[in-house]
Amino acid sequence: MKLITRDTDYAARALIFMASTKGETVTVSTLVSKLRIPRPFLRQILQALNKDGILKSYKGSGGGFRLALPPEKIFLTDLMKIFQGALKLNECIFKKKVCPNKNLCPLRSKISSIEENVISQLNSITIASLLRIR
Amino acid sequence: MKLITRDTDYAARALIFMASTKGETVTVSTLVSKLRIPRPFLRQILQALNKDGILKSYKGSGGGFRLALPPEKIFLTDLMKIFQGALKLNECIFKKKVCPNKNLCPLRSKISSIEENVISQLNSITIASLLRIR
DNA sequence: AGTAATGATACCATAAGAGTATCATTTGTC
DNA sequence: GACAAATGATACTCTTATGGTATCATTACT
Repeated sequence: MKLITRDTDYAARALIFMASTKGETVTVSTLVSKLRIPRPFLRQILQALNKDGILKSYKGSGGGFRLALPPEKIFLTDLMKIFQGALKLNECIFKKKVCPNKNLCPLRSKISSIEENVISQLNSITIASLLRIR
Repeated sequence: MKLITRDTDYAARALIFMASTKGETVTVSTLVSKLRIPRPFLRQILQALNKDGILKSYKGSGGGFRLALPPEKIFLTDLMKIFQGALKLNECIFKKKVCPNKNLCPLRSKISSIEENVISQLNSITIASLLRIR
């Protein structure tokens, strides 16, 4: 029952760190030593964030990564979308066929309401908000 | 991001059905034909519910399964515990070692609060409550 | 030219999820 | 007692997702 996966988690930590250094360019090496995240995995993650426009990357000597957005505009749900896809707690189990147990599925409505709740709570989390708590 | 797994789901459906027939003994065959759940999988599930005291089983010809508890006393979270283990949305990623990023983990407190919320909503769901909606 | 960085990709290992298959045991019925 | 109808126990399989590793290509500063 994993709400956030490792890559989302690592992404969040990296972004929190980068937000805390106020816009400086940071290399993977720095992040690895500060955050103790496996280097090749972290690289993949940062590249994905770059592709998605959350980070800007600079190649070559002296290069690295930098936030492309202010921390208030980076939502945890953005990261979750990138690494985990759209947030759905449970899809109906019979997708294609119309669920043959529809009238036995009051579960669905309950789950949906929980889901909405979780989403609305998640939507209040930004990198900036995580930084403040720190 | 699965809140409930297939076995929990199937278990709930089976129990809802059994609750609706008011205490009659029901065979796997009946459940299979009514609920369209793969037979061997359903058998495993019912056996687990039996072991856990949620169902009573009767072997031999004329046997089957029957609720061991009133539907108001069977909680969705009971099923989740059986099939999915204790409800935790996210464990801290570094379990043994004390998390070396503790001060970078404001995420945890947010997640915990979401988790509590989900649990309290789930705790209100019983087989009886699901039956009523139907 | 050399070196320090990221970009793109392909690969791999483990575990969990979702079942399947089979043999053993119990119990009612003829 | 034999047979059939049920569950009990258990071992196996298939697929996908997770959490990585490894490598070669490219860019850019000095």
